[in-house]
Amino acid sequence: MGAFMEPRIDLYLGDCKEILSEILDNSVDLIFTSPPYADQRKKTYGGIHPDQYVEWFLPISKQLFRVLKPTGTFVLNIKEKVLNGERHTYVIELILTMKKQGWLWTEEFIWHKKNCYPGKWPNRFRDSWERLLQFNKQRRFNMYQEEVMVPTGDWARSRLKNLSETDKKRDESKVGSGFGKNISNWLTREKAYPTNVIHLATECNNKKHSAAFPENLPEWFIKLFTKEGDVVLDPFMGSGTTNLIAKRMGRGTIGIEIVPEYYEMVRNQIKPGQLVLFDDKVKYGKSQKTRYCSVR
Amino acid sequence: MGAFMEPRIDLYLGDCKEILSEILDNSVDLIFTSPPYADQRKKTYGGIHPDQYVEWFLPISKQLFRVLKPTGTFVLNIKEKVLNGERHTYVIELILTMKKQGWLWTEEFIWHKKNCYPGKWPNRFRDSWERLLQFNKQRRFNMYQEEVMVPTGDWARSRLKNLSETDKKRDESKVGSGFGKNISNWLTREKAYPTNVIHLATECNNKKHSAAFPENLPEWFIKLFTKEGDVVLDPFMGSGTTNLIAKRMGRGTIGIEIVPEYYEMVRNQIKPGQLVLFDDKVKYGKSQKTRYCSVR
DNA sequence: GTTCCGCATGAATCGATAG
DNA sequence: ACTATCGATTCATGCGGAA
Repeated sequence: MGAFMEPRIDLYLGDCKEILSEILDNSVDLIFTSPPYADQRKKTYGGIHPDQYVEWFLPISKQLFRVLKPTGTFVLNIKEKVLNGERHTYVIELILTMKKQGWLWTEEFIWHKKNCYPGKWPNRFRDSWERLLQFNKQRRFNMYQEEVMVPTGDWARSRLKNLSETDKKRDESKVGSGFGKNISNWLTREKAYPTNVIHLATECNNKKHSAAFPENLPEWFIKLFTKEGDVVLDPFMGSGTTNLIAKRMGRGTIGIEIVPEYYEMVRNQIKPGQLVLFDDKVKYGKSQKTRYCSVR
Repeated sequence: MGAFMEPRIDLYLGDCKEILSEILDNSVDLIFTSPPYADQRKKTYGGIHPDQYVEWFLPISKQLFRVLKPTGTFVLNIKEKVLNGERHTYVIELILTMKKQGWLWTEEFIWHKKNCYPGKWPNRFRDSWERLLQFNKQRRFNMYQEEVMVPTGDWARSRLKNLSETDKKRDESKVGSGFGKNISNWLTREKAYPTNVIHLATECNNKKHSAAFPENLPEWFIKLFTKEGDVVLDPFMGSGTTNLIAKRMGRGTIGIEIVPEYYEMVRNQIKPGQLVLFDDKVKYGKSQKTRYCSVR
């Protein structure tokens, strides 16, 4: 054992509203999460009615405010659903209410989903975007803009866009066969800062679990708002995309998941050999057991 | 004079809050406008402070509600500015307040500006999108979706050759309760409906006006929400892009502009030969003169 | 080994029908 | 009247097997 320490990996099974209280003040650099949308995922999460969504989320965002470092960032992936022919207002109400909690609403990124859900209706088109709301505790926060710069020139951009993720990986694994090197050449040549619109397709192929977002999405924000060794929290872990990416990128990560099956799945997937399973512990007079996994 | 009548073109010089009261109830099919952004364009509009924006806009939106036909649509192009490192909340507050006026918030389109304003800041990227808020008076409104269809993506080529078993099965559920020939319709389809993300570059032809949008933007919404002979209103006419496009597309149009230079510019540009200049008339006990142009 | 092509499936929404 | 359920509608993408 040297002086170098692997970043922490802490996975919790339970309701994040309660689990979060176990996490220290000012200990997280980035919160990236996609909470269950209103009335969605009823089978697994029970479904929150749009009219009660703000009330439901507020105690959680309060805890998130506490655990986030002053220089940290909270990125919330969310989109309001249609109810009675109208966009519901719970998301914009949430913004207003979170501001009263002390959050600064720094920015709103747009995630443009190129392959959105199909369908046709007489009064609206397909919904192909979601909000990525950026909140902070302070006006000054950590941001590493150079890490997400993109190649300039349409030829490079379209070229990269046409390569599927799989193709990129394949080509990078091939030694000296061109693509890997070429890509890095493009990157070093002329780079531009991105904008607040992110174009990504949803990965609808994972059969085992429906990942809420593609890997590129958390990866982009982890690059932008953290450096190696920083800690990334996802209080609605789900299939663990955020945590797996964070680990791969040398960041520490904390994940909380209420559904045992998802929790177990991520636990098995995330460096199984190094996991240390702590004893179950009963929480503060509540009957719910908290299972807790940690890697150091 | 034959039975055919040219669509009306009515241009007003003055404050739209007052001018609007001259326009009849339920007489407009589409309102498309880009009001002066808060605290922006101070030179031309005097600048409304973000904190007073909602209060300033509300009497106007009330009038707009009155003049809009029940089947009509109001599209509001707007984006909140950054104040003290935060996105200001006047836009989302405006949505909530307009709902109390009776407006339905049907949809939020995203206008992705491909070539957005350059610049670099330590805490944010370039802003490359704006909101296009769709409001209606009723759940049922006129929408001509076929007018804005786009060519299908390349994926269709392979798809056309052979329909997957799953898609056949999905369609058969429909076949069971109705007619099955829709499958063949689907196969020959060459166009698809768009989504609620609109990609347009910000090419501003009218450089004299400070915040003109590209012609494609009003054109798209005029196609979508009106047919020939319908009436399009822009209460913040500016350089008159919306009105010029509406006229070109065979729609009637009403424009209101408070800055005389802009008003004159549009007046000279819009079929100057046919313009009839009415006498100046003093409005309802107010000292402000209203100049009014009309073509029939 | 590379390209091509079949295939499953998405944070959906509306209107009609049923309780 | 008001809510719950169900069928119908539709497009782009990555994966995996085939050529």
